Parts: sequence; C-alpha cells; structure tokens
Amino acid sequence: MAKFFEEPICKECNLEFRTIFKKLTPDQVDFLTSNKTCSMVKRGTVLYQEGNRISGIYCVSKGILKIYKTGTEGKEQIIKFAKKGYVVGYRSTLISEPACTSVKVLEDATLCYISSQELYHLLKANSEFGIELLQIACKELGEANDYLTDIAQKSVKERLAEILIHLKDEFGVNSEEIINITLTREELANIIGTATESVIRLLSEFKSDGIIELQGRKIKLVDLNKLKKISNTF
Amino acid sequence: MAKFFEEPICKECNLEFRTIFKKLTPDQVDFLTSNKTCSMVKRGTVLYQEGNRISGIYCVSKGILKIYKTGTEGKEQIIKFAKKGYVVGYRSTLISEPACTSVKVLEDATLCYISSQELYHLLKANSEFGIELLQIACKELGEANDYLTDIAQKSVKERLAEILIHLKDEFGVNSEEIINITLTREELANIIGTATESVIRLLSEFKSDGIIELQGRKIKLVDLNKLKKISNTF
DNA sequence: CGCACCGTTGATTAAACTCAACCTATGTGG
DNA sequence: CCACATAGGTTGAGTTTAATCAACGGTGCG
Repeated sequence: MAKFFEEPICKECNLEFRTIFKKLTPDQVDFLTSNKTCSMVKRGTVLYQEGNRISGIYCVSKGILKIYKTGTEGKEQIIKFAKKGYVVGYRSTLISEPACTSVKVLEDATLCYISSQELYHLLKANSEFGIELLQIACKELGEANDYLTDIAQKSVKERLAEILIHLKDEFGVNSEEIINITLTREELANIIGTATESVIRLLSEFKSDGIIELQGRKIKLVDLNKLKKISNTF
Repeated sequence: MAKFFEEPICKECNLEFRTIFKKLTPDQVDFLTSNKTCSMVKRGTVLYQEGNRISGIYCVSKGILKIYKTGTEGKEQIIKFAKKGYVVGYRSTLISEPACTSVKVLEDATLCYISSQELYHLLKANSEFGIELLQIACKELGEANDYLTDIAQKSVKERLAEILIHLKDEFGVNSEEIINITLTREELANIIGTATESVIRLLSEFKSDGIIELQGRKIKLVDLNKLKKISNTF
C-alpha cells in the first residue's frame, strides 16, 4: 500500500531538531533512513501499553505523545509528554523488559520506528551515539527526581502552578499567550497527582486572582511572576 | 601518606558484584584499577551536595550511601540508597551539570573514584560499556517512574508498607528477620514523603497488628503477606 | 550536668479527596 | 430531526487523611 504522506528524512530531522542521532556519521544516518518505518498516527491511538513487549523505539517527527502509567485503582499517572525530536520506548527496548508505561497520541503524529536490531547496530558501531543516548537518559532521570521531590513535598496548588509554567516552557505559547497544548482537567490532575475537582477549583482560583484566563481547555498565562511565586521554584 | 586499608581491586569487585564494568576487557579493567582513587569514608560524611560540581563517579565497594535532594523548606527527600556494586554521580558527570542530589554515608564505606576523563576514555573505547551504563540508567529511570506513581497515588500507609518490603528486598534480613539497614524514623519519612510523626504512628499500628516488631531502629518483618496486602503491590 | 537528637503521644487544624448533583457540548441511532 | 447517551466541566457539602503544634521521655556525649 502506498503511503500518502511525506516520510521524514532522518538527515533533515537531525538538522532541524538536533535529535539523539546527531552524532551519527552520514552513512549511519542513511542506514537509519533506509531501515526505519514511518507512520502517521491519529489522536487517540494507543501506541503501546504497560506490559506490552516492544522491540524498538519511536522517534517523534510531528505531534505530541502522552506517556503514562496506570496506578492502583486504574488511575492514570502522566509521566511526561514527547514532542518532535523526542524518542520513546528506549527504556524498555534497551533493557528488554515489557513496557512500564503506556503511550497515547495526544496530537496527530508522524512517527518513525527503529527496531531493536538497528538500534543495537548503531550503538555498537558508534560509541558517541551511546553516550548521547546515555545523556538523554540521565537528563530524564534528573527530571524524574525533581518531579518526585515536588510531588512528595509540595502542595497541589504549588504543583499546579509549576506544571503550567513547565507546559509553557516545553510547548510555548501562541500569539495570545495561550499554552500550545490542550489537556483536559483530568489530564492536568493526572500530571500532578490529584483529583480533577481540585484542579478545577484551583484553576478558577488562579483565574479570579488574575493569574490566568480560561477559554475551555485553552489556558492563557497572564501573570507569570505570580505563578512562579506560587510554585515556589527558584 | 600510606593507606591503612586494602584497596579494592576492580577485577575482584567485578567478579563479586557483577558491576557496571563487567563488559570491560581485562586491559581496560587494569586501566581502571591503576587510575582510580580509593578511600574509606566514615558514617556521616557528605560526599557531595546538590549544586556542587563533581567530575567523576564513585563506585561503592563497601557500605551504604544515602542519595537525597533538598526540597523547599529544606526538607530532605531520599531518592535512593547505594550499596556495594552500585555507582553514584554518573548522572551529573555525564551531562556536565552540577549535582542534583546530595550524597551522605550511612554506613562506613569504601569507595573508588573514577574521574570524568577516565570514564569517557572507557566509554569511547568500549561501546558495550556504554550500553551497560545505559541499561543502568534506564533501570533507574523505570524505578523513578514507579516511585513517582506510588507517591502520587498511594496513601502514606501503603507507601510505608511498600518501602519496608523494598528495603528487605534490597538489603536483606539477618537471621532474626531484621532488615539489614538502620534508618531513623525521620529518614523513613523522608523516603516516602511524609511527616516523622506519621511514620511513628503507622509503625506502631503495624506492630500492634502483629505485622512487624520494633527494637529501636531495628525492624523485624513478622508477617510479610499482610504487609504486601497493605502495600497494594501485585 | 546540660545539651542535642531522637522517639512518642495527644490534640487540633488544614488540605485535599470523595460523593453527589447538575450543566454543557457533542455525537449517535432511531 | 429529535431523543438520548457520553464525556467533560463545575460546584457544594461532608469526610478523611495527614500535617502541624506542643509536650515530654530517653539516650548519649562533651
């Protein structure tokens, strides 16, 4: 079956997003381009679920993915989001374990799949690539530790303020200062580990304090300084 | 100054603990042995603190280290412990950032220091070693995510039960079923992210329910099944 | 001895969860 | 086209969990 979209060319992704593949030689990038499998995936698609065996990594060329775990009582805990230039699935692939998270498409995405074999081929051939991936993993580990400390020690209000700032930093704002990602109230709650109702109450509190404006799921940041003060981040 | 203790030999550590260095060639292990710096560190010593620049990794040959972050209000959040065979500091060393955690010696330790230069030398020379380290980082990342979900979703009681099981699994128990690590009540609280008083109350609840026995800081696990049931882990 | 640190207990308070009801938008099948 | 179902959003009331505050006892140490 013919593919009705432009397949991303690794070399271009590499130049544009400075991906994890930036230390590969031109030959290795070509190897990647000719061995990957690309696909467009619609919002709502579940790429894989906790417990699934996956044997490769997904490189995000377009769109947004939600990476989450399912806790006791089936409550979703959002771990992070992945946008263009990010890669998911490397953890389970590298340690040959079932996935410990599920991945769902939040915004229509273009993804490239690189199989375990190809990944190992490159890792063995190019130690700089391994170091690059190692650095990504270390960065994520540091973020996970920060996040852990926040959830363990900060109030829901502090965490919500912090997450709004974080979403702004990661996805940016449009010309009207509206954060470039739309999440349900429930998803916001599942990031900071609280109840949906708590998020709703706090958002309207922020709104009446003139810190944010709300239009459905769109969140406009009006007073970033107040938000930073509330979040207690220095 | 002469050293009054037996310096660990990397080859032996490697054989005994199956360390991250197990994929090195014999020559590379010799390189390591002759380039590392060893030291004995007493309980209470702070190896490095959050924000410090470190430029090398510490390999634990003996003893226990506590790795923690300092949250707002100065409250300590324990991230993990490191025992023999474990390595700390690789995160900051590899991404050339100030340490994001502090490390304190909980039980008199023997540590080997490997500088950033030597680490990179090995990483570049042996891609298998990089993959090994990558796997360690990925494993830790998975644990951090599990932990995050627990703290976000479970009650203090569930978390305390879970942590007792985890400490047993990691450090084992002696002939009297007493967990092989002694922590203050405050440290237990700083693992699970709660107040010291809450830990004390729950421990005595577990005790009166016949689940554990307490002798000062020694914790004896009497009914592991009940504990598992409370912790809600499957 | 007096100080510091840890552990314990009780009383009170505050934060956040749960439950319930209701509203709106959107989409679906008859 | 309407009736209905579904999902998300909102608000209020009541409850629960866990934090905070305060007091006090034990232990070890300079």
